[in-house]
Amino acid sequence: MLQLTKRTEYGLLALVHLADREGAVASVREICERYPLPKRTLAEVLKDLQHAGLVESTRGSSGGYTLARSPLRVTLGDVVRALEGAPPLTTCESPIVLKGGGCEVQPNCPIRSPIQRVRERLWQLLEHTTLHSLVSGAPHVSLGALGAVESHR
Amino acid sequence: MLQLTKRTEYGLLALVHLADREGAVASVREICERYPLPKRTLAEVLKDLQHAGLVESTRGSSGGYTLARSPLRVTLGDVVRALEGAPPLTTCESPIVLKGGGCEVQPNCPIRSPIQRVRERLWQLLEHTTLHSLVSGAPHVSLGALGAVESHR
DNA sequence: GGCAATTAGCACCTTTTGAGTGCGCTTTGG
DNA sequence: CCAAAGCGCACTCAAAAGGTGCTAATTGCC
Ligand code: SF4
Ligand code: SF4
Repeated sequence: MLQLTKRTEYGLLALVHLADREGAVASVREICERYPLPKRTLAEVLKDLQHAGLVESTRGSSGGYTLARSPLRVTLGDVVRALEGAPPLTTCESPIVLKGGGCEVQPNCPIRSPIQRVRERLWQLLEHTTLHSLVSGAPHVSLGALGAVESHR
Repeated sequence: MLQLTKRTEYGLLALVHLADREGAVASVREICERYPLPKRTLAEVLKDLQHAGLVESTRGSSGGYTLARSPLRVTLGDVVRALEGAPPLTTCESPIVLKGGGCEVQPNCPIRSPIQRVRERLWQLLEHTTLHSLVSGAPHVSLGALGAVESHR
């Protein structure tokens, strides 16, 4: 399905919150006070984001999370990659489905390569949506990028 | 998850097959002989495509399906819409989740509107990928899309 | 007319995936 | 020492997707 998971949504909300209080640590509890999210699940998400290097954590009594990079250098793509893995789009490129030896159609699949291209475009779209463009709602997606790709053909 | 369903994949394969034999009817059996797909499921998919007006069906002994429109006028977006419904991206815009009264964060959700924009871009990406661009693998995605809109449609 | 092939419709079961929670451990400031 | 916070793992529960059974309805062909 073409839909972000709730985990990704939670992660984005958390990141936005962190972006607001620049530098200051924010605990899971604090975020949950602002947005009514399931505390534990959000904690899992933050942990994954920490693993991916998007946030830094401080443990202990007055601990919490802070952004690891500037909101300008955190993209939707980063978040999705951290929380869902790279979007496969097609089932064949999914790292999981390689169990059964992959898709049987693959040898003569007419749609594989074209869909691959669509996938790349989608990926670019995500990669060029910065966290900053989310907080400062205005300047939306920053898509000079996608235009550029088109022109060099 | 950011992934097309298998149903969509099956649908695309079927449509490509139909595009090859221009005008000639192709039965489910015939398609399954070319690609090793579960016959019954593919039948369901074709039926849905028929409902959406993407293909026309002829019943009876030598029946089957034909394309309802030129491959130039069938887009990936059409197929996805027919087989998965419009991509919600966010859980709030999903037609289903409106059961529980919607998202509780919504009143002061900082990411809703920005993600909405991303969703629109994604939708455009799908809408401007024609079936023709899939069969004649070459001219990839026809992405004047995101800037200048293509002539067809 | 009868038969075989094919689509139509609906309901059901199975598998997979995602969401959420239990529980104990570790760290750290007061 | 203690309370508050993050860490790690594994587990349950619910929803979605994938797939199948069965029974019509239609139509070409013998
Ligand atoms: S090879 Fe083709 S049919 Fe098989 S999973 Fe990839 S895109 Fe789909
Ligand atoms: S309102 Fe915001 S948090 Fe709630 S579902 Fe929509 S995007 Fe997600």
